[in-house]
Amino acid sequence: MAVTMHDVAQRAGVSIKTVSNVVNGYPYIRAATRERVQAAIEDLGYRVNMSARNLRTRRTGLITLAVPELSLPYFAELADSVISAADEAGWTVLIEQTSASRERETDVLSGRRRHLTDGLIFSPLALGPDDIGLFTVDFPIVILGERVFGAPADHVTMNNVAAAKAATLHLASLGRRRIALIGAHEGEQVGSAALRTTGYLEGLAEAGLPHDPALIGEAGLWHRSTGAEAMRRMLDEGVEIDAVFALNDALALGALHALHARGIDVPGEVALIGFDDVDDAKYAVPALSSVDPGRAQIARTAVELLLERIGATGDPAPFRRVVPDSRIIGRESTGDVVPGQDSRVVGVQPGGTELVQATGEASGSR
Amino acid sequence: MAVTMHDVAQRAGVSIKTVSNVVNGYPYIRAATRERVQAAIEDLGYRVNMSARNLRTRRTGLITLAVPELSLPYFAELADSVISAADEAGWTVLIEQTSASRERETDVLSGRRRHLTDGLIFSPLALGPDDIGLFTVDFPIVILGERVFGAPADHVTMNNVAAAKAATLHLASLGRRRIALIGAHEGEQVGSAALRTTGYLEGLAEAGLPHDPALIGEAGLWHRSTGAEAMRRMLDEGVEIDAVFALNDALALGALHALHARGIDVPGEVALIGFDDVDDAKYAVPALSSVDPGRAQIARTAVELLLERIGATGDPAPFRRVVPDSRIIGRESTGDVVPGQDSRVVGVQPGGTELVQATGEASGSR
DNA sequence: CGGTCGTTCTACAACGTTGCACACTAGCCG
DNA sequence: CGGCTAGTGTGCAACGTTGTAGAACGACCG
Repeated sequence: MAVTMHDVAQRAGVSIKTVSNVVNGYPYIRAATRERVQAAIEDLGYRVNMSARNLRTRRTGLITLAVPELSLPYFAELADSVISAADEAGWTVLIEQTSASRERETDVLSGRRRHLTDGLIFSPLALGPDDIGLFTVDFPIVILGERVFGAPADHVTMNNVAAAKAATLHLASLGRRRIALIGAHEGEQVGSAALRTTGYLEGLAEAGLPHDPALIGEAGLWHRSTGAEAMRRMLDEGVEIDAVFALNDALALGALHALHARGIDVPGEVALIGFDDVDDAKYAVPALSSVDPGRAQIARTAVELLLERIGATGDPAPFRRVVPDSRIIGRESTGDVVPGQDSRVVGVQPGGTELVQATGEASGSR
Repeated sequence: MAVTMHDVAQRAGVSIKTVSNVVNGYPYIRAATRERVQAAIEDLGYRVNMSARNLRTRRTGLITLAVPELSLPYFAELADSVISAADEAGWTVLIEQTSASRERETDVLSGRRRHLTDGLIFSPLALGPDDIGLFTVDFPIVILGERVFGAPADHVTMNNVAAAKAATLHLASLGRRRIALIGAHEGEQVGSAALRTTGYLEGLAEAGLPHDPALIGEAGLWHRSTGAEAMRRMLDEGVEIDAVFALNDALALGALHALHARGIDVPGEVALIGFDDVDDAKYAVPALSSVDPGRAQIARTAVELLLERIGATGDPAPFRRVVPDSRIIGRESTGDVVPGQDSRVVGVQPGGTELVQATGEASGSR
């Protein structure tokens, strides 16, 4: 049915192995032979059978990207960047949606698709530090985000604490004194929520502002709807505020919606800043200030680290923890630009790379 | 290295083939044997080697979804829906980003990943009716969108003309007389732009409104930025308008941004409606009215049609063209709801299925 | 002139799985 | 009691590719 190397070999009058050598760019082939083979390939419309090659080479050329949901713009843009980065290196990405469910996240590590790809870039949302054991698998993993430290894997993360602190300080520098936070996870020890909240508290302290628990708005899932709800709740309770730091842009856009519904002017009465700097932020009304955590760099780095591991032979290199630079992007919602102007970088937090012991303990200071 | 069926067979004291039979749910196996095999699988942590299975069965269990860009919310949400639908049926989706480039769209049909998946769901943006020839390939395709009719493939599309007409009439029913259109592609004969523009013109005619070319705003790419530009251009030219029909939501959100920047009240001075009903629309300020083209149903239908074709043997069934129901969703930007209220369905356009001759001609009326 | 080296091509045996054909048992029917 | 069927399990031969080893040839060196 389908054309195989055998057919090509026959037509070109060479052995199967020579066709294979041509296809794989083996150098010791006479130009004339190579041309004959290539012509035969053209004529017959031959394509390599990936399944056979994969079986033989024990490689699939696929990597998995596991994210909670593509309909969340942050993850959609992340996926876009990861796919592009992988593509440049000749690799193909398979996306797995976990819906932030424990079961599906566990499946990603051990499920049926496990043998389909050569490596995994994983952004967990349900698994936590107690699940580190699950990460001991026989294929390379790069972990994104802040939930699972100490796993035997490379890690690409964000400048959460520093960036959140900078965002809070930025609001304070605008003269705001009652800075609300939206998106907190009460009692959580790990994860973006905890880290960004820490940064917020550090920022308040440094600005000499008191910490008022009434200013902390919970929101389990970081969706627009929960952001709007949290904002509404706070307004209903009559909490006095003049600024909001939303822990991601979806929350911020939801909060913006709620503020608008109450007729509260942004940034006049309340300044607002989000986190992630998704494409939406730029086109919100008013344009949303945000923290750019270096998404493109995260994607590129994650792919690089993963491919490096996949290609590595022998002695396992120490695991790395990479943090890209982050930036505070000022737009209309904090009054940093006038309507019509685009944006202004009002702060940069430098990132870096640190090595982690094989045991999982960080060697750097933190 | 990795555990194979051979290891499992040895441990369970059965033949390799019996292990295979257990794994594949072959019924004629004694319960005791099945349990022994399953225990061995557990113990050894055995996983089927997909490459070997794929080679042997000539199936990969993968389908490709080719879209322009995941960072466009419409396609991100579409991908989400397609992945979920495929997952329910036990299939895995591989996403290919074409960036709307001719070369990459051609690659999708004939490139190196062609042998990696069993079928393709393809949303072309660069290829057109002249490229129908490229679609004659030896694997099943389901085409999404409006660019390529008549190709030898199933087709899932939208109620473009009827829905655009309904959207225009809705604006007219609100008393608007100067209804602008944003996102036109001048001279284009096929594609969503042309169809939706046709619907717009039909709507104007039915409402008894004159057609003023100054009200037509061009926008090549349907991004937020181009929507904002087109809107700005129109405002700069001093065109008088009291409503805008944007050909998709990204354009609408961009236009909204431009209107806001000029201090123009929506919906007070200008009513605005988009197309696609992406999640963003709901949380825009003001919440954006839109046309819901039935995205979830499109995704589900596309996967169903594709898997049906993949599973089909022998005589090729006639190709189908499926159009889901579409709905006009009224929100704040057309004043259909008061701030705080969610949305209101202000119109439904029924879809349907028609069969297409093998030659590619539609058998239904159109 | 024998030996060594670089170049060009090939034969063979896997990779791990499943389709096919078949062996064997037990029960049942006529 | 012979033959049939349903139930249960096995052996063999692919699927299409590539890694390994090596054959054949000429050039070059000492």
